[in-house]
Amino acid sequence: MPPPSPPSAPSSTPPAALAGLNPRQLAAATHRGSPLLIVAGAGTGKTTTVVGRVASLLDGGVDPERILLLTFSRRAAAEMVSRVGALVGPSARQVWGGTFHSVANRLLRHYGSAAGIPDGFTVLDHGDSIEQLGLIRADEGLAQRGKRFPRAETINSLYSRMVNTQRPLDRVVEEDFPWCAPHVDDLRSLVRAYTAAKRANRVLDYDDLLLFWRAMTTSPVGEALRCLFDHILVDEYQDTNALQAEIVAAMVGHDTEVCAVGDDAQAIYGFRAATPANLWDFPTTHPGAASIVLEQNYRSTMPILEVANALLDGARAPVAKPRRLWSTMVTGTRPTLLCCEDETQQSRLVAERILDARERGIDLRDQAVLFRAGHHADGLELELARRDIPYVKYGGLRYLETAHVKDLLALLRILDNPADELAWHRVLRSLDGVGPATARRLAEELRINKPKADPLARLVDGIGRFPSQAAEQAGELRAALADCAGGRLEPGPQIDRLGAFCRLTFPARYENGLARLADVDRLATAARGYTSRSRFLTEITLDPPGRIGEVVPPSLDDEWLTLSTIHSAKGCEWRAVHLLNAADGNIPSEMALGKDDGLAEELRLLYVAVTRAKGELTVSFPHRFHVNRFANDDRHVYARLSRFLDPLRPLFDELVELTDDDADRAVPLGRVGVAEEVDGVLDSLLGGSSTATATGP
DNA sequence: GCTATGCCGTTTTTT
DNA sequence: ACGGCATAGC
Repeated sequence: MPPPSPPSAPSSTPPAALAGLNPRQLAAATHRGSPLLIVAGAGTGKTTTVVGRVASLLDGGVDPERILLLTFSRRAAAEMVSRVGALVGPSARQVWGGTFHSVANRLLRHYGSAAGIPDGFTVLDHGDSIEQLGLIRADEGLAQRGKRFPRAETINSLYSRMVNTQRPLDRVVEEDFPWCAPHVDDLRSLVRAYTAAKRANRVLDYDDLLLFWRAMTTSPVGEALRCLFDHILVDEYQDTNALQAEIVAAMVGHDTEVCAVGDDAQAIYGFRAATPANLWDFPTTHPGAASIVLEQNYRSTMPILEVANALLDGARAPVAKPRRLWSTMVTGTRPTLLCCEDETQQSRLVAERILDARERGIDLRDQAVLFRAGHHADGLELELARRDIPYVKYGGLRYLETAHVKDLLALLRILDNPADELAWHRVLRSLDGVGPATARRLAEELRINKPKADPLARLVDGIGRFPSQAAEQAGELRAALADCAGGRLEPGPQIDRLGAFCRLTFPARYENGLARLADVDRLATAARGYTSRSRFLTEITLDPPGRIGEVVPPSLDDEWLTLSTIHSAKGCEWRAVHLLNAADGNIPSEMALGKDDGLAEELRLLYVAVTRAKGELTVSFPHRFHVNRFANDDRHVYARLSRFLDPLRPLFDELVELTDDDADRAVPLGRVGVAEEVDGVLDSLLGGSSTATATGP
């Protein structure tokens, strides 16, 4: 531990931002003159420390525009900037803040053209990338011949892994996608074609944003980039990947000070190629780095931290430095383990506990229900609706990924970037009688993607032979695009105008077309306040308005419960946390077991979940799971408590709502014994047996 | 070449 | 249960 250096510009009165910091936090906030690694355990005031550091930098005279704050989500950046703002005033708003992807986007738009990157590019979201790959996959005739060629989705994750881990394709295939090995040559050419298509269409996908950023650092503008910032702070460093770590290193110039903050015990984004090795290697990558460890927890009571500490004790893959969280809040409610009969009962009991906590003075706003996967809350959502408990759900199907919203966005995208072939195809195919082949012919006629062509103008001028049944739609399309082109309408009104076209296509295209039209209005509302269409498009791609529920608050009161995946809950805290489905097979997820570090990451996920709770923690698991959540039958398997929590039972108060009969049959979920499977089938055949229908509606 | 039909996997997590 | 995707008919 290095001695804390004094602030670089000491003033007689220390900045207010540093007033409440403990000695280690203060040291972290005021350290200068070398790279700095802050290892901040859960709830140890990491945000306060980072905010203090930024405030102290500003106080010491650093130009806010020369501070880069890389955070995991744009929300986190906004929160930090606003907290700094409260301490040092509005200049804080000039700090560069955002995710790696959003900062990449900004830098590429500013400096990209000097490095040979087309300006006015469009950002492809996840779904777009898959669609583009799917098109190429079909074009190259790889899908046929019955030879089980990897699906577009698989190819995308393979490619993404290659980029983000910076390993060659051969190795990625061999190590992470062995079943694709027979196709490795086809995959290589397919990825090349994908890259070429993106260039031709002037689009960048998520991975490109990072790739191009790094490429810029070694281009003629590289030195200019390194001169942009005096200080780079990277939050959640344990969740960065190899490419991102390279970018950070490449952005550090002669006079740049870099500071990384993270907690390897909370590394939960391995599936996105993140690795806590970045944190461990920081002192090597950045020679002379100081490190500071924060261990005093200000969030939770000791009974909760004991669970957290015990979880790490059992970790197979040890964290870099063994450490224990401690808190001065020694007493508190012991965590509760809620053993339920089945999912229905779990929903009911959890809802009751939520209401009970509210009776005891814990507002809904101070409570959250956390789960491994978005659909785990389905049953609870029904129960909450039945009881009129308002909630907001973070997780599940994303609004922007619904087909009809993409239809609408495609219209905006061709206005924004007429070279965007994918968007054109989507728009053309939304007309009656236009399938892949006709869309392709129309694309030819409009000269999409041909040099010096202006497909938009050609369309508006009446070029393009549409099928007769699409005549009216085509007319409306031309009129709507004509009205929206140019700068006469702002993005919001443009969407309203395009909605008139959607009114002609949605009803035929979608079962519930009318309901989907409501989303046009929602998007128009979201666009209000933007003056630039391109900015609106980019921002919602890089920072999606999240999930469906997030777009419109559930009720008029500002009192609601939070439902969230554990991943989305990172960085948040609540007085009472209810963790659902802590059954073996869910946490750890059955799918994680085969992978390197898979089990360890699942344990860290559980660690993240329990450390969100300040005062009350309820962990529940249902003993009976449905075998197939898609089927509406009573087939089920018997689950047992997560292997991570089972040894920790003495730390919990147990509420058991099971029959002994059920308890005896518990096996790990996912390793269903034949007997249990048969048992479940028999139950459903017999119907109305005591086991299969123990809990009625 | 478009659309209706049938099969298969699907949902773990997100920029 | 549903959607994506491949095959068969109009």
